[in-house]
Amino acid sequence: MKSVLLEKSKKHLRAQGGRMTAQRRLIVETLSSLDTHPTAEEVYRIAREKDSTLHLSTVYRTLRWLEQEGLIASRLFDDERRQERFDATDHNEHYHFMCNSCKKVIEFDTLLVNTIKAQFELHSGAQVESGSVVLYGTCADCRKQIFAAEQPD
Amino acid sequence: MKSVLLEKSKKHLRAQGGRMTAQRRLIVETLSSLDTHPTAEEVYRIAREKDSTLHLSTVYRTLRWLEQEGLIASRLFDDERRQERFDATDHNEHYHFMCNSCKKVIEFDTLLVNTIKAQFELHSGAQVESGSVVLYGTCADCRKQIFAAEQPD
DNA sequence: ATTTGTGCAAACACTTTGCATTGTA
DNA sequence: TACAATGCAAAGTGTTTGCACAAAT
Repeated sequence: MKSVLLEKSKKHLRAQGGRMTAQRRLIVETLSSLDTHPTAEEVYRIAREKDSTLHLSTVYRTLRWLEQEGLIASRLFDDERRQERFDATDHNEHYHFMCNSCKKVIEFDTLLVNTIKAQFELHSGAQVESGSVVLYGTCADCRKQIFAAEQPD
Repeated sequence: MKSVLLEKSKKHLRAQGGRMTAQRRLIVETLSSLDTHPTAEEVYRIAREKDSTLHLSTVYRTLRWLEQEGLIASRLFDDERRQERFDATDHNEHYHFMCNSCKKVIEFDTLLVNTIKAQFELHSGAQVESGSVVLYGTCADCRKQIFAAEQPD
């Protein structure tokens, strides 16, 4: 159960005279044990099962630090205006689908975004540095459930 | 200075027994006079020049109503976590570029998003209902300025 | 005359911050 | 031992809501 994120965090901490505390370890391990895109609250709730003295502000501070270090990313989805989700994925640019019904986030990749960027640059004279794509809809699982619920017997 | 949005608003109000108040008219006119994607605060600030008794909560209520009616859309951009921007554009799905330096929002269109959607659907079994694309970078104007600043004389 | 909409102030939800204390290096 | 990090509580920020009053139909 060794985590790439944990190792990277240690390295970054060492490089800047930071300290690897029990809380940071717990938060990082919790985050990398989840393959979802959890909110700070979700990380907090799960981590607290192992250390009930952990405080939400520590979770925020740690997530924010990880973000600044470029080790995780934070994202907002349209239907959750207030609440950020944290993305521990270590591969670089990728895109997201969010299920309107179960709120699951699925990552995907496509080369077409590069084409979109190039087209826009050509058109506008702008220089594009990054891009975000979020698709919304109903995931396969939820479609199945909905279908099952619609069938009489 | 007649506004399509105002006409539509009137129609929707009529259809549901709502009332066209001075405030609603002012907010709608302010919004459609701007070709930017203003925040609620920006709408409020500008509208208040014409009616200093207008209250921010009324602006929110009106914007929210317009959104529910499908007459405007609200969006969040990555670098403005908390604050929504409102988009009075009346053509349907379109995409955005935001300049990292002047925060200007430029709309654009592309057919490639449909391909991305179709690819993802095929792949995942999900059904995609909508999609958002936001590119970030430096707009043509800002690039020019930066270039000029870099030249010696 | 109704009954919707507004101003206002207070509540909300998520996130951040200040400070005394704890714990790592 | 020094000083970074935590717990806690309080503040902050953008947005929403309840209610008494005002105004549109």
